[in-house]
Amino acid sequence: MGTDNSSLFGSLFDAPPLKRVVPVLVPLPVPVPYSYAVPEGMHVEPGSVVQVPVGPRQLIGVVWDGESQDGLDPKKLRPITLAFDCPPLSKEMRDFVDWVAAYTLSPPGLVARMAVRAPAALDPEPMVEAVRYVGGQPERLTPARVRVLDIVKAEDIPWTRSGLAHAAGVSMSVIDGLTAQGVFETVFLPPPPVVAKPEPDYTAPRIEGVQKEAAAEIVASIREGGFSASLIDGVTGSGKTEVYFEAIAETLRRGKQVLILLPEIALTPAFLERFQDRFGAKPGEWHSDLSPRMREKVWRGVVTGEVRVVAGARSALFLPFEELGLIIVDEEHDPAYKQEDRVFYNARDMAVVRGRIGDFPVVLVSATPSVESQVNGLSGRYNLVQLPTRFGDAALPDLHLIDMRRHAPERGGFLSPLLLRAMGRTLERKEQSLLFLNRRGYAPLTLCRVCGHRFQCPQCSSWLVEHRFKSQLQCHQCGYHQHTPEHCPDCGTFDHLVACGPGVERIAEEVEKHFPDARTIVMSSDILGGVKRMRLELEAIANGEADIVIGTQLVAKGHNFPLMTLVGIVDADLGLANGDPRAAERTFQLLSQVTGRAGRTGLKSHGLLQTYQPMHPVMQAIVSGDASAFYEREINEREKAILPPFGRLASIIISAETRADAETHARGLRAAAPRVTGISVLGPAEAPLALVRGRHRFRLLVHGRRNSDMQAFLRVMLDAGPKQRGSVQVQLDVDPQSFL
DNA sequence: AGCACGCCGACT
DNA sequence: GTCGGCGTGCTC
Repeated sequence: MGTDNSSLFGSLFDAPPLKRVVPVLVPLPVPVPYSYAVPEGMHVEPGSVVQVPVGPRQLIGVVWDGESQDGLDPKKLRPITLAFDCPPLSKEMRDFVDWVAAYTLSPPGLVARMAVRAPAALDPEPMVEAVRYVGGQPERLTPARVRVLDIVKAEDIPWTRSGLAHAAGVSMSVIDGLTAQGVFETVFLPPPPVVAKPEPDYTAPRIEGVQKEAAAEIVASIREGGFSASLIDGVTGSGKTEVYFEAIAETLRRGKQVLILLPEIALTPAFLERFQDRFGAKPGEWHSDLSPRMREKVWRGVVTGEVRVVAGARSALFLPFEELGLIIVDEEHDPAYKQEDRVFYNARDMAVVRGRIGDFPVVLVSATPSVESQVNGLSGRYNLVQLPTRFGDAALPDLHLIDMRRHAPERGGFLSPLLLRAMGRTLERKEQSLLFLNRRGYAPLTLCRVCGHRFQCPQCSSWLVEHRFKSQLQCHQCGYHQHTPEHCPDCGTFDHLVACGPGVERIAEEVEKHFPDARTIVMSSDILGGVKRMRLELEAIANGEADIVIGTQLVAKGHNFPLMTLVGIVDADLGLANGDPRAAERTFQLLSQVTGRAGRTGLKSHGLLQTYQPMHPVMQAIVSGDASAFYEREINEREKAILPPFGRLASIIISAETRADAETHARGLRAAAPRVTGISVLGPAEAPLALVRGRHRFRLLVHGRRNSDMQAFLRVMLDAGPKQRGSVQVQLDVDPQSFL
């Protein structure tokens, strides 16, 4: 008896069961799992989702593999609070989390958290209460009761109370009354599926010729089984979607789940309907403005395997599928695949990794592949599938450059006479024009005509953009804004401000001057009324309720406007000289997308690009429709100096008071990492970034010959000391070849 | 990531 | 005299 006795004999004879200790990844920025005691009677295994105490809080964690940390007193470990009733994360998923954490230098717990982000979904959905007819008659038959009984006799299935009441046209109390009489029994049904199961052969594929061959090629790689990476490179309207739908169909036939990744902006009702037309049901959706309830249902459906296909934005990559068998990355070049906070990753590349680890195919899709993917396609690392022609009646628009040095706009204007004439003809044909200018507001720079004062953001020193509709000067970097002043703050002169350069609002003004009777609409992200209004406007445009649309990026993606037969690019050179090493690539992608908005219904369509650099490779690639020379040049450029081989590049954000400080910092980092081949600094003027507490944020581009050199460099930087760690953020931006 | 602790400026 | 700013440190 007593403690003496048990300590004397306990270890030899009647030892209390050894407290089991397991490692648990907690959602904290710590490098290792924490250790927890498993309470008696609780079952956990690697992958189990649990709730654990951390300090004063209860957090959701995941039981991990390996030994728990040593050097901790097992008796002092706190117990796991509870284990959720949901399937554990698979070994594949755990390996994926570990891989991503190691590759992106992120705390594994923060990566794991992305996989279990629907806390309320961790317990099963409650059963649904229903009634079932057991026979017999109630004591008194009323007309309402007769109607109910007719229905259940005709269809002897369990009915939900509200469903039956609705079908019979009676109130719920009628049903409850019959239940009380013993005519119905109460049964519990599993909750209804969140989405119906898509059927691979719901309708026949609408593909022919080249599309058919391409589909056959990808389907073959799926049948073969195992990992493969393919790149579908197909011009806008070439039937890329139909081709990868066949890959999805084949995966569904083989009983595996499918993930379709899309940039958030491309995840439209139109896309979901297109999927439904082919497969008879919508895919599960996963994006940032999903309701919490829906998020839980989809998450649950994904882990249990009930949801067979998910269409989602980048975060969907971390959903713990029960048996994932295919990932499609549509618009693979889109920068929205990069997450640039907390865990820095590119979902496109991590998708390839997930396929590699899970041993299933990954298909990247784009009309304008990223240079990295293009290299992987050309080198054979990825299976390159090209769709060079448009499908069906969709003709490529006829594209021409307008050399602005020869066809200058009239004084004070920005639209060339050639473009204005084309717009006039389009109006006469009662077709639509789109003018694209990737700049919000009225004018990007305002100055005082008398003293030359330039309006600059007091917080981050970039130019203030005039927004005339709102009478504001806005900083597009940090969000600072002020009412447009009437006096110059420097010399006090009244009404002497002059706007420099165009924004969409100013173009709208010019258009209204030339075409006062046309219905003109400006589409930009600062449209009042939010997403809902935006959707309505886009729909109205598609229905032909506008003649001239003037828009930023926003109109470039996703939406189809059947009557749009003229696309004018106001300043095709914009963005070419902003210091971003990917400027040419981005411009090419954006211009391709915008010009691709036209000509999708067989109407003859045109694209006119205003440029001061008609010989620039981007312009030549766009008008010739042949991008191969452009890609070749971009690849060479990266090989040479700017971004040594294909994105073995780290982009790091640091904050400093002046550019000189940032450059000194960069030199220090360079000295600490001799194997890194170059560090360049992009400051607010070239690649504007937000300002943090009186300090400007700069982006360091660090290039290395080998991925491992980059990793070593970043480790050095992270270990540089707590003073730096606070102000230095790391983003890895590396190409997928090192995955394979 | 949160949350506490701890040390110096402007105020009810 | 305090209230409160955010730098630093800790969580099994």
